[in-house]
Amino acid sequence: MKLPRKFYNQKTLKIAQDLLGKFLIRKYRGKKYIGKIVETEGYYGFKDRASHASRGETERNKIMFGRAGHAYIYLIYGMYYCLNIVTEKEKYPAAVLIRAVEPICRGRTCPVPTNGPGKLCRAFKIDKKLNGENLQSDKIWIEARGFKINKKDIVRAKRIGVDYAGKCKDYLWRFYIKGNSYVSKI
DNA sequence: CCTGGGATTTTCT
DNA sequence: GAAAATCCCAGGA
Repeated sequence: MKLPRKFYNQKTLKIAQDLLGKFLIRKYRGKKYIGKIVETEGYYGFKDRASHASRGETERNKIMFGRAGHAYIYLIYGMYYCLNIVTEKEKYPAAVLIRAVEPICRGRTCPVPTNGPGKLCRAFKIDKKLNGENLQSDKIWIEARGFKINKKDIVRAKRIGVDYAGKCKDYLWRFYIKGNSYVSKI
């Protein structure tokens, strides 16, 4: 069951936490890639210097300014894609970066490198062609499978790779499942 | 036009 | 720990 549109109509940091334990599904050329989301980060508003949106709307980041429940995908360092879930109302830039998933094959955890935002996009065949895709589509979506992560198993921490962002680098806007081996950094 | 750096990862010393 | 891979964007000449 795909998460309904209204799921994405919540505050960004709430969504970032609620996405833990949900399942990212990617269908590509007849294959289905499934991963349990184990690590996320929030990027929120005009003043978040870690966010692409802090310097205004551009051709690259315009999806972040669009409707919630869509995929924002960008190329970083010229070679890796990162997958984000757009949140908040139109014209307000915010998104949740999917930093890591636990890959599932035939109902079991399987050895696929998905412990990092660039790696999971490579493994799940996610690239710029999916930028702006509605998460109600049949190419990529997120679903719940009855899993419920216990609040005490959610760790809240500083975001990764944003040392340039002034005081924003210390915001505790990263969330991950305690003890999960696919979390990119502890 | 040129330069520098980035929401990353791998490979080297 | 440092360097390299190499696209997108901002800022300065």
